[in-house]
Amino acid sequence: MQITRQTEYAIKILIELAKSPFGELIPSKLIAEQQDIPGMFLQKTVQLLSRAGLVSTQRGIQGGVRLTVSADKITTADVITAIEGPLALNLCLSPGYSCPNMADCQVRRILGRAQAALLHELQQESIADIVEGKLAK
Amino acid sequence: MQITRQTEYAIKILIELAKSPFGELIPSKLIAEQQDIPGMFLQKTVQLLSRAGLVSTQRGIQGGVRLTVSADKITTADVITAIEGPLALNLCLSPGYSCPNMADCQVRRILGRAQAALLHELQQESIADIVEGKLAK
DNA sequence: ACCAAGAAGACAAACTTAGTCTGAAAAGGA
DNA sequence: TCCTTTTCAGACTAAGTTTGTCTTCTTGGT
Ligand code: SF4
Ligand code: SF4
Repeated sequence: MQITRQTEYAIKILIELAKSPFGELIPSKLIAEQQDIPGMFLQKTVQLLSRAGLVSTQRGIQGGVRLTVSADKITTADVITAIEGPLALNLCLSPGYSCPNMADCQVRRILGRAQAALLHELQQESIADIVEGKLAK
Repeated sequence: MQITRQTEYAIKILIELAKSPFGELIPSKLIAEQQDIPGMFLQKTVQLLSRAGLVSTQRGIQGGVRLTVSADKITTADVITAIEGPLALNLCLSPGYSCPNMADCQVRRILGRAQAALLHELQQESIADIVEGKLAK
């Protein structure tokens, strides 16, 4: 019932990118230092974010990572989905899984409600909000 | 980001118990058959519920498991806590963990909010509600 | 050509989960 | 008392997941 270390890294990466002007290229090595993330692992994480379309990368000298979506459009839910796949509180709540009881299972329904509540909150929270510290409602 | 198989078993166990009159002893073997849970594993799960005070057990012939708390007082949150320990969406949100950044970490705060939302929903949902099918709000 | 990045994937160590096995202990009945 | 049924406890194992590392390749700029 936890997000993975990698997901937290991903959030931090996006935060770090959001601190610079939109679209600026930041070398991953620099992010690694700033946020204290193992270098190679960070790169893998960046790739996942890249495949999810949240960032794009540039190779070669002066290369790096940059946001492709403005920070206020990226929600915590998006990040979790990009790294861990669709949010699912139970097997049967993840797409493509099938359980014989699925149709009328009360357990599934109740977990589905909890998941919806969680998802709703996660979708409220953008990276920009985190950077700007808009937390106390 | 999922509940464990064991936690789902635990919910099912409590549902099964809640179907009978309050306080009735049900042998674990019967629960195992009804809910299709591996016998030995079910027993370990019952023990966790027992230690959490949600059920009590009786050994020997005619022994079994019984609720000690009425089903409408047991929430999904209680069950998860009993099996997995306190709900924590991230390391630093679980009691006893300390991270140097904890004091002013924005990531932590935002995850804390999400966790609170989830917890709130889970605390609304009782075992009795599940059994009686009070799901559509 | 050369160098500074990222891309890709194989690999591995550590941890977690799910489940089994074995033996002990309790409760009740013959 | 002895036997059966049931839970209790813990060691054990197999499989899967997480969190990395290592190596090699590709790309882009100078
Ligand atoms: S039994 Fe219900 S909760 Fe469990 S996996 Fe099947 S549908 Fe989901
Ligand atoms: S850095 Fe922030 S979110 Fe991550 S563990 Fe520390 S306090 Fe928690």
